[in-house]
Amino acid sequence: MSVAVSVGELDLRCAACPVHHHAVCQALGGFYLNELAGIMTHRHFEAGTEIVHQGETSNLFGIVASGVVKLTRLLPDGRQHIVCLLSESDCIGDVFSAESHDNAMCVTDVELCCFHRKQFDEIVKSHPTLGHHLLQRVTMDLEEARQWLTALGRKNAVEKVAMFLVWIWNEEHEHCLHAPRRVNDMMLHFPFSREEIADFLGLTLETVSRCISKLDVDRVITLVNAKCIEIRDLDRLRQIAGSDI
Amino acid sequence: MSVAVSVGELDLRCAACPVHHHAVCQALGGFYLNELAGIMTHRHFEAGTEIVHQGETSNLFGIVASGVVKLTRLLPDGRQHIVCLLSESDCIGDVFSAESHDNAMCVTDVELCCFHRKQFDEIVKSHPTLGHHLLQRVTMDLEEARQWLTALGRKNAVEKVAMFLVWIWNEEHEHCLHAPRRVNDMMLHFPFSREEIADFLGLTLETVSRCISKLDVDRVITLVNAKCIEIRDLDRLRQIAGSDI
DNA sequence: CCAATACGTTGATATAGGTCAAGAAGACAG
DNA sequence: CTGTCTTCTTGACCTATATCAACGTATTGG
Repeated sequence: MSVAVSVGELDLRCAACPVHHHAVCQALGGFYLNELAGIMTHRHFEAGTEIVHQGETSNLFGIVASGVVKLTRLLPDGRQHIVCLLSESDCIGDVFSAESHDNAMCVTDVELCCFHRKQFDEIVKSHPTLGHHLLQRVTMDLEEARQWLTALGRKNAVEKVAMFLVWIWNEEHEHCLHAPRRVNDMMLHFPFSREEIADFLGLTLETVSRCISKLDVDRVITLVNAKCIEIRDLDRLRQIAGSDI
Repeated sequence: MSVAVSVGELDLRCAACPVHHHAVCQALGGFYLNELAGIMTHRHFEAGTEIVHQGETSNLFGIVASGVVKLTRLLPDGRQHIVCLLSESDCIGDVFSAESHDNAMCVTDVELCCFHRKQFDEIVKSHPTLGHHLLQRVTMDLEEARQWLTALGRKNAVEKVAMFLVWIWNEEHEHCLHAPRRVNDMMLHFPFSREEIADFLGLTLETVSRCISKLDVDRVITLVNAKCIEIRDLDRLRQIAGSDI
């Protein structure tokens, strides 16, 4: 019926994709990846744009090809919380439910591989390896969520902020696996505003600002500018963060 | 090679199991369920007992047949947090990693169906339906974790406690699907101490106690005794909890 | 039934972090 | 280059919750 294709015949968009051998789609080789690519549409979103709206019926299942997305939840009275920060190769959307639990907003410009939820689920069902990779990813997301859960429940403001910085550092080094190693290991560039960090850590933006200043005064970090921090003492930062990250 | 067996020939322990058509094992019919049962051992744990220890290498993958288990994390300095409360049909353990992220402790006496992590994973790999059910369950766990994440990040003490009570109420009603309906819908019986509730909500036991007293004074609930609460006004309790549960 | 022990409630006080407000530092348009 | 707007920082003050402490109330074992 159908013959496996060589990598050379790979869907062009997938072949050029910076994450296709890192994201869940890595589970699928040549021909099957093309099957996935066949139901995929590539979309670009500007920073600040909303991808899906909380509570809205959405059939989007997406894989972030580049950029950063925040998943936020709004309480009835306007209080806001960021439940997850997604970057390259992370997944948006839930294969099982049509109603979106959260807002997905672009922190930076974003390239997104978009699928129809049900079509994606069909492929998951017929390709156990893909399902297994997806399971692995959701399991990791759960573990990460629980790590933040203990942080929000039991850590104080400085500990939370330190943990956030260590987390960014880890993320950048993870991505170094498939990107050229950074010139300066200890320089952290992040796209988040103080308010976004606060909404993620369950603090106010003023408190985040004060904590960063404190870490700077204590010579654990150097605040280069609002969105660039140099880590002076990673061990101490890790220790303040609570050592489990 | 092998013939499907009728339900009558089902592994006795599974046939008698109160959750086998509700837990992930529901994915497997007759013969395949027996395959799973073949690598399963049934264990009993007393209340207060530890099932697995945080950081320890454990190859346990378990399904709770009865009782309540808490997953706790200990910070280096002794602060504690409960990241998850498991009851009938919930899963303990992570198929992908041998090292346990958290302590699993029995809140009540517990009956546990135990598997070897890798053996269970083998069956998952060879039975996509099981994998799909597991994915669905982990996805639900993630959604629940994120719900508590916003609660811990953005809600105040009374809102958290109200949310906890509504959550217990929901849990009991969920279980009513496969258990006889309770005589009094509005009577909540739970096995958690004030300290456990506090460790779950990121509060102190004194604050939990005060919040419960306040809800009692405000006539939203009636405190029958330490571990039994009657809900007088579910709508108001839901509203206080933040309506999204 | 009583003593011992664990658990829960309530009050007084302390404090971390929130709130409000002003000013500084970038970012951007004209 | 200059004024406007946004974002960040810092200070002063306030409040929700933690902490400390005392007392009640179940529960258990002798």
